[in-house]
Amino acid sequence: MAKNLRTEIAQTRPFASRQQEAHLSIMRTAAALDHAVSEALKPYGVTPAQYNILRILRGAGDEGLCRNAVRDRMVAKVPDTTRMLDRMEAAGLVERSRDENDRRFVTTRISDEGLRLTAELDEPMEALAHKHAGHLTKSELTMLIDLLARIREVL
Amino acid sequence: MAKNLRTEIAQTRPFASRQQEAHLSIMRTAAALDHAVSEALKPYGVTPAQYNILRILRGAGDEGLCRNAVRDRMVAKVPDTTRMLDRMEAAGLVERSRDENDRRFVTTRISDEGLRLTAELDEPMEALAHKHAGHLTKSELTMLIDLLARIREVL
DNA sequence: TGACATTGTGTGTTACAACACCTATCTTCC
DNA sequence: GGAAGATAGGTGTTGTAACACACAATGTCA
Repeated sequence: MAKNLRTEIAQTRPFASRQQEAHLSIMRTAAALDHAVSEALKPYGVTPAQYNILRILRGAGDEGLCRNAVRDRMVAKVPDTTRMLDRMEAAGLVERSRDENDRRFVTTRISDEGLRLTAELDEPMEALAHKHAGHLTKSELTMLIDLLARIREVL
Repeated sequence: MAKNLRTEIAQTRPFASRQQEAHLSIMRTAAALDHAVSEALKPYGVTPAQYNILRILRGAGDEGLCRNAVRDRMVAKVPDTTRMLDRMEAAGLVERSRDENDRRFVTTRISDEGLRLTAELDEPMEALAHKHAGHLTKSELTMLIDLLARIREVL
């Protein structure tokens, strides 16, 4: 049975509203998931944000994406994507080249090493998702996804 | 109608599984909520983590809590709670005193100024939660809260 | 064409977070 | 009563994030 969040976080004060309880519920679950992913990625030397970028760039393919396009696609928008990509370039995970048509753009592409690492991570990450949500039925997952999408609609 | 997360984050690659879609859904919603809260708190000079601590300490009352108890109750556990409390003490939001019975403990309590600020924030924060989740029915909120709790169970 | 806004990117500075390590106090058990 | 371990807290260092600002390339319009 689902634990009561109020006892779980040992807060004596009751929630002001069910909306706030939902809000906290989301934040708390996300923090726990992020921690789990962070731990799983640690042996591979990448952070959740870097893994996010790798998947974005893999999805973009050979054409790559410019810095702001990467930033806009990230789960958690970091305002300092430049230096984040700097570090990933230094780690050999991505490659950058200035667009010859419009020299303002710097296109970032995933490198072979980045592709290899991302592929290596596919299975453990899928296993993790299964571990965390595998005990929910298909319709429960659909409902969860839909409810969260409806919250994002007004954000 | 709920937007499709795949198009929303402009990722061409489909989700490997519904579990991963749920996972990303949670992370993305939490990031957006955190951003909204962060913006709402900015005029008051506190971060979401500091607000979290203020509510924890208000809930604890006059007895206060020791550092590790505060950390364990936080939504996102920061390993550096000491310096976070240092800053809040410097800002006059909390007070600290060493326990006379067991001198290892340093009890932290919310200050009058902290109480005042937290009370001032109650209304806007409740309004924010309503804005984000107010369009969901009571049973939808309950379902969302329960589903998230079931995910946290295995974390 | 030349001033000016727009768009994309990078940098400098300050504050914060993460990690490992260290100190102080208390408990236990011989 | 004294060593060993457990518990609570703090510090030093390194890396990272946030914020404002500056720079470079392009587009716009008098």
